[in-house]
Amino acid sequence: MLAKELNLSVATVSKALRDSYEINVKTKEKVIELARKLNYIPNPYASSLRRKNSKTIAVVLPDVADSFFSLVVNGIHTVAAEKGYHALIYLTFEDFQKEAEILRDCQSGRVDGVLISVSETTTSLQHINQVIASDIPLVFFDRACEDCKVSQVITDDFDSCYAAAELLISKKCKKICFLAASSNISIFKKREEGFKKAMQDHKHRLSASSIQLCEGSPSESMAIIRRLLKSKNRPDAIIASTERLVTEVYRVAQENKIQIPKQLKVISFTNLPTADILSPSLTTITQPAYEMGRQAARLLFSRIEKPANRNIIEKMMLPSLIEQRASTA
Amino acid sequence: MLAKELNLSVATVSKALRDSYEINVKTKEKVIELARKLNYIPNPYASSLRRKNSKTIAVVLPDVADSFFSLVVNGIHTVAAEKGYHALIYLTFEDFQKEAEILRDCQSGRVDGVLISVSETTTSLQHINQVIASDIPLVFFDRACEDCKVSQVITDDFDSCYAAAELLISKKCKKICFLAASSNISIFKKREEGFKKAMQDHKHRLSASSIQLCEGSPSESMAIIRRLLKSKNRPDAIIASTERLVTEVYRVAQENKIQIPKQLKVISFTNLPTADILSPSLTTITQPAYEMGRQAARLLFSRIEKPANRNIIEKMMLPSLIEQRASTA
DNA sequence: TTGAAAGCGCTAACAG
DNA sequence: CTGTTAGCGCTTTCAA
Repeated sequence: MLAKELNLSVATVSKALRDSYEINVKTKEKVIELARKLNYIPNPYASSLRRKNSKTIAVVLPDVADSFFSLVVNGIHTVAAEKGYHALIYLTFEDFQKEAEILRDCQSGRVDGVLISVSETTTSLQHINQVIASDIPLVFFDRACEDCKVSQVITDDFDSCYAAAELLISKKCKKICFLAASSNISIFKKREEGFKKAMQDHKHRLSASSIQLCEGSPSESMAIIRRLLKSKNRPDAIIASTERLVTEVYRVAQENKIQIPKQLKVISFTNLPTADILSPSLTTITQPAYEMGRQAARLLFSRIEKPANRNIIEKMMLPSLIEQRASTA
Repeated sequence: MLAKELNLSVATVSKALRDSYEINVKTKEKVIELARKLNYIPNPYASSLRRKNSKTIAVVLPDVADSFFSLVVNGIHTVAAEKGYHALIYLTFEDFQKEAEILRDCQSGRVDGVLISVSETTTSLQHINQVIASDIPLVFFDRACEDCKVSQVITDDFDSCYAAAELLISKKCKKICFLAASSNISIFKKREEGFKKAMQDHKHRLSASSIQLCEGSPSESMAIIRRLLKSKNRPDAIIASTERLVTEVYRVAQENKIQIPKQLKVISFTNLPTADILSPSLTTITQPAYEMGRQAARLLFSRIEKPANRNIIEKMMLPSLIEQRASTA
């Protein structure tokens, strides 16, 4: 350490810099001043190595070019910054393989904990359970795995979708279609169930085409939506279970001159900042993304900081907000 | 290292794991197998400490909840992953102070290089020059500082804005207004200059209200836009120099029943995925965000990997694309 | 082909 | 209050 020009030991300097109570005030001042003059910045990796913690967390998610996830990231970053932690963002691009590699890397000591929203192609849970087994705190946000014994922050997926369906039913829609995003993510399943339950409770028939699974590439889902909206048995309402589907519904409706909301009412889960200025403005189920990020980070830090908390499994459910706009008028 | 159950030295194991030529093939196999069985994952920080590089880069930007920046991040991540590097995302939230702290931290050995798009409130360049002085490669993307002697990847801001103005002029607009986003970021200045030049070249008068500076909070810019659109001398066309301003133009137009494009034509710099389904669809100047991320990362890695390249200053300019839609019909 | 030893920069434990 | 020593987990000579 260069700050030994003061004829002090590295230990003293180290303590002075971290404002230890056992160092003379005068000495501290001298050290701090010289450190600034020399632009000395401690190496965090050396510190990590010694202290066996990294003061950084991993945030593993499918994609950041998504209004929901990007807001979550903001929330996480905010809490992390307050806590003096770094947040390492890992993008899976919905690829299970990549996700597994990332979680593997998370066990290297690089991070003290991980926040994750799983990819759509994630089938096995082994990579996640391995992290947990390594005693590295892990918390799910939004796309959680039910079968993992860890904490999670999700929204009221069932209820909000139930309410969305009821809203459409109250508008006299007869053929409501639910666009499912993935067959193996629990929150999407819950959304689907909320939809089904509302349909049943209101004695609406569920046909084979009431639920359309739109997995895969944008062009694949586009094709499915196109087929759906051009069929003679076209639905009169759509609930999109995720943002990436709703833009395509709008495009297909536009290209086929299907009028929203007159011929087709639309509701979507989304945090698009432009929902209110779309043509027509879109009725949304808006998740409290930023807050979810904050809460997930909080849960994680409480486990990182207090190992005793690691066994307690908290399932936090935040309410989404339905904002009615022209697409369901 | 636990893999000493094989009666091998740590040195041998280390070499075997990194597939060194000086290790017996048989030994390598044994080591690798046991490593897998024991789920051994090397500690990257120990490695960093010893090798004096971190295999990670910093990405410093204002906000990730922005369609442009989030795409850039995707591009950067993709290249970083190919190169086996980690990308640490730092968010400044347009705060100069925070940006300075972050760049300070970048000199700790935590990262091998930094990619940055400066915040709107960044006035001094000292924090950036300090990074450069520490011989840590730094590359700007989009919001670059002209006065720093380093490489950058930007778009043809002057030209694209010139073209946007010409487009509006060709549509017979008489009172075109440019919404400026920041007074001290060079790309915004260039956009403004492109606008001014087009106006001059076409003999359009530039009045005091031709350029409106919309700095500060969303509500502040909203107020400015509201005042602008309600004035008796209301413009008949607007060029928004950044995405966050255009959504507000749309809202204000809507709340005041100003018809776009009939009474007001609008063009904006933006990468919003919903530009085509807005009401009305928006004419955009779209920057090649993903590609900018890729290129900036490439420039950075070439400097990280070859110190000889560090002195060469490359200014890469990528073309934006003007997509004409209903807002300028 | 393998191993012993040194050391990256820091902090914790313990003496002084 | 300050310093000495040891060692975090790895890689790199250099020697065997």
